Amino acid sequence: MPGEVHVMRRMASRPASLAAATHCPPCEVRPQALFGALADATLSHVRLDIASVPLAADESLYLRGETGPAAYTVRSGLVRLERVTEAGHRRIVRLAGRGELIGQEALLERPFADEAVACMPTVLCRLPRSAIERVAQADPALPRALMLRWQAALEQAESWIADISTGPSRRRMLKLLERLLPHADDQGRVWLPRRQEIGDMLDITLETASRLVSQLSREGVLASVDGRRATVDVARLAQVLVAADR
Amino acid sequence: MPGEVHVMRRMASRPASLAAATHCPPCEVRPQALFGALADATLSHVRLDIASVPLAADESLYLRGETGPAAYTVRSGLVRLERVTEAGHRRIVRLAGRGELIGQEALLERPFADEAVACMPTVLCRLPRSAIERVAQADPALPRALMLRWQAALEQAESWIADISTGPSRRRMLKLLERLLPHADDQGRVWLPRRQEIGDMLDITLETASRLVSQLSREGVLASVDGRRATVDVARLAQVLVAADR
DNA sequence: CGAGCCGTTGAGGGGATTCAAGCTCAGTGG
DNA sequence: CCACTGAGCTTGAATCCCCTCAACGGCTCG
Repeated sequence: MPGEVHVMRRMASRPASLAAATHCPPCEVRPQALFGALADATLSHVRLDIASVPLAADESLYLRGETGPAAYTVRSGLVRLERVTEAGHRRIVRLAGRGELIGQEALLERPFADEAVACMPTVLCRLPRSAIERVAQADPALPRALMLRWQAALEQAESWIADISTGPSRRRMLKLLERLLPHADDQGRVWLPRRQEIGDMLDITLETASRLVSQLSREGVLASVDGRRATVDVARLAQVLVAADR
Repeated sequence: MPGEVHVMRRMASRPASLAAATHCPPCEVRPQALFGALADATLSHVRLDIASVPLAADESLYLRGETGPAAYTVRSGLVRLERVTEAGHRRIVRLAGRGELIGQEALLERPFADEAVACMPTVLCRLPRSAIERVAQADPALPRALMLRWQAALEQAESWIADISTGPSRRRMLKLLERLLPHADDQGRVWLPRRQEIGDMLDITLETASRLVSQLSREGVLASVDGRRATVDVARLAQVLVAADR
């Protein structure tokens, strides 16, 4: 089994250093975020103590098993949700990017199911349970918005099984690239995980991950691989994907 | 990649043949089911058109991509949630047993994310969206109950990744047995899937699944394997699990 | 500049797949 | 009645993909 967890990781000194509490309306991700569907009027007359939480790369937001008083929306960056097996192997079970909600179990007063770690410098909005409840009282549309988030998370987890965890390693890698595409930066460059992280997502060893990245670079699917950034030839990706999937 | 889908499966002529509509209170699974937490008083004065849906083994309840007007609670039996890859390989992503809620996406008017198929003769309660909405109006505790279901499904999907889809095939098989244990019948016998189904759950071939079952029988982890029923030596299972997990 | 992390590549071994044969059992029809 | 069939399961042999172990280079940082 691949993926010994051997990285000693800096932890967020919880409560993480918060930027000044802000109101929601000026937020750049509001349209996609939890409160995006709600009327401005609702939000403006509800007192919200929503804080901005910055996270360094590889910094942990919360641990599996902890209970916390807040859920989070990813404002920028990328978060991985992972757990560790009894044998000490890490497995990444989901990724959450801009606009996605994580740690929703806190709203039910249940312990976090996974550890949440920033893949890169990341900023989140902290949504305390109390704030959510207050908004829910003011606007009955919130429960539905929350359920839609839950369903989205469920669908992502299930497709992680069918895409990322199924078939030969090459297919899994290609499916992972497909999934990283939407999180590309403004120059269209996707974030390439460390080889070890790729391994923890695909359940392969870091050596196999490295060989796959090299091979895909040679084939031109990946271009200008510099460190953790790369451009993906989307057409070629689709092409080799159907070939690998047969 | 394992698991060609080659079984021509009988489909439920939808709408499936329904037993007479019943009220919830006398239901044997109500305590664990969606309406279990709600007051009897609430349920008795809300008109519910909840129907009992029987399903034969390998009969499909709904297909991926379909939209439907109802979610379902498993009253007895076992349901598998599966999808098929572009290459035509099946992958089972979740199991739902007695008391569990499936097809919740219908409550949001979203298409079903997976196909739901009965593993054995199964009975479900059909919960139309309209009924859920009426109950929600009468009892404000329902949204929370629903969210708890969503969270449970999400946690099951994520642990399916970490348990069933991670590590060597032997470990996956043992984890699968662990997960079948709670669904054992009244004589403590677990349902053993077909070898092909095991393959579709663990992403291995049916031959490998067969070898694993044979090996575990020889080792005494599985006993009295007759057809699709077997007893599991729980102590020995735990024992070989820690051994395999190292 | 040495230490540690990250990535790459090679060689060898092992676990899972592939291909194949043969078995049991239920259903079917001559 | 019994061959005939097809589905499901098992087992063997050969192949291949991925893991393991190992060595090495680039890079950052103390």
